[in-house]
Amino acid sequence: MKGNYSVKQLAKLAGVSVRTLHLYDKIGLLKPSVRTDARYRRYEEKELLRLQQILFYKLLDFPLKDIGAILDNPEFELLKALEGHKQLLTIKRDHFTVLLNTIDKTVNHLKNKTMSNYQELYEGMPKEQAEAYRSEAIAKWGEDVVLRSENALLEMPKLNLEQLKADQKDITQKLMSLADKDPESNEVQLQIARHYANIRSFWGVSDPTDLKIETYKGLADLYIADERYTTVEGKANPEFASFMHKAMVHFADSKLK
Amino acid sequence: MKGNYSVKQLAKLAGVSVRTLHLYDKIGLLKPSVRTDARYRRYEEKELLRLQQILFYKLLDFPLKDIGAILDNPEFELLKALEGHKQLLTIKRDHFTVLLNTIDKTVNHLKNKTMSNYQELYEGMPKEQAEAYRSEAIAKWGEDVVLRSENALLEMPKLNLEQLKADQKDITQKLMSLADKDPESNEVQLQIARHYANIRSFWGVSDPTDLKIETYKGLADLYIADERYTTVEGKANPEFASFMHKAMVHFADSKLK
DNA sequence: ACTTGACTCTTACCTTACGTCATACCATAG
DNA sequence: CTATGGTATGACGTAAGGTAAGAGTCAAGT
Repeated sequence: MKGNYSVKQLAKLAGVSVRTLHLYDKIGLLKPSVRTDARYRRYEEKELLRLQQILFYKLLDFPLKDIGAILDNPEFELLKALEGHKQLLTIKRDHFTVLLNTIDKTVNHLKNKTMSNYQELYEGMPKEQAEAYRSEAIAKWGEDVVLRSENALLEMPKLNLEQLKADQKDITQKLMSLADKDPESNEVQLQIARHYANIRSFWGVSDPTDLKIETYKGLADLYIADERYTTVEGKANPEFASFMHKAMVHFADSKLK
Repeated sequence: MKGNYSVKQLAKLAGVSVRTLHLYDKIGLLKPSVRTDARYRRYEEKELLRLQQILFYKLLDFPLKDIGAILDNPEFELLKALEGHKQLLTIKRDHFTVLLNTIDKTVNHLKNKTMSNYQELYEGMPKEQAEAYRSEAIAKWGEDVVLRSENALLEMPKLNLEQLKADQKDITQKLMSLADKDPESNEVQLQIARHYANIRSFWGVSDPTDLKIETYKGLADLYIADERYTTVEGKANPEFASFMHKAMVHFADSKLK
């Protein structure tokens, strides 16, 4: 006889556990060709082949019972079994596809979780101050404008909003480090361009009614009129306010001409 | 409190079994809000909501343990869990796709299964007779011709071969039912045309070296010379042999002119 | 011959997420 | 008061092995 394998050898050859072979023996799916005097299992070539068949059908997710039936029966059942099993697998696969979509949606929903209240939007700001800020903004730009901006921000994916805030902080810091330079110099104007883009994002991302450059220029006045815009870490900075104003006006003018 | 459901009510509402609720209670996944004096479980609105959450994650194929962990923890773990689970599902789905392809291949392989021996090709015929038949055929047409035909048949998809055999039987029966008609009549010639096509298929399906009409005409002689060709269900039928001969010759001549 | 380590045997309990009894208690309508 | 039906608890079964326990076996080194 060709090949004479112990349980372990056969197991390693076929990539299964010894326990599995024990089980297959017990349920009659794969019996050793002989037993030694000490009841050790001995397998030969044909058992290896059968085991490979078994593993093939196991790959196809057949229950062991069916595998036994298939292997011990002529092929007629097999074709039907395969067709039936194909349908099952198709259903399962489609199910997975649905699940994946569901997960994607869920993840997006979580990531894009829109904030549920204005506190979160004005976070870090005391509540009364946030209210005052809102009122003032409405008085300045009109209620519709403020509401549009707020809604845009509220509908913005949370992660994006965090990114925007981080950008804003970074831009402000860079600009402050350039406060001794010419406001019209290229390096300052570069940061101002980022600032404009950032503000524009805050304004309402994909809205065709873009932030007009004139509006941005008008915003520059606020940097002088309202120290809140140039308050960094608690202390007002009038020189920086003046610097920002000049830089922003120059930027707007260069775009307008 | 809103809603006060018994096990059965809650079960029906959520579409699970009572046993499931018992289980969830025991493993601490979903405990009733209260127990009556008789230890009856009583659920309220928040349990219903939690149960719906549970079912959602169950849809996503999470084990109950994980679901408990997810529901009892803040969302941070959730995103990671979802991402991880998504990968698992993707792998599983791809696995199914591979399996489906494998099954398709297997089915095709089985359908196209080439027969492994000549016994199967000459099945139904006693072994010695099949041998004699082969020898005679080789003597008559040459070994190369017989081997070519045999190989063509052996490589033919098994189901096609069955179809061919069925066709052959059908054609023969129809021709026998027409044996009292004029061999050159249209209805007979129609069946003879089918017969020719069938023989040609036997000859070698997609081979450009087609069965020549002269060869088919030569085959007609066999219907007289060899009663095997017109033996139906054990009894020879010389009249039918003559009929076939005339019909085949006429068919071939009409093609040749 | 003896020990050691690797291998093997059988038996049996554990796993998941319930389904399916079995037994006994509880509630309520007629 | 009883019939009916909901409920509770406990136990067993499922698929395909994993893991462990306790004991026997084999081959090699000493």
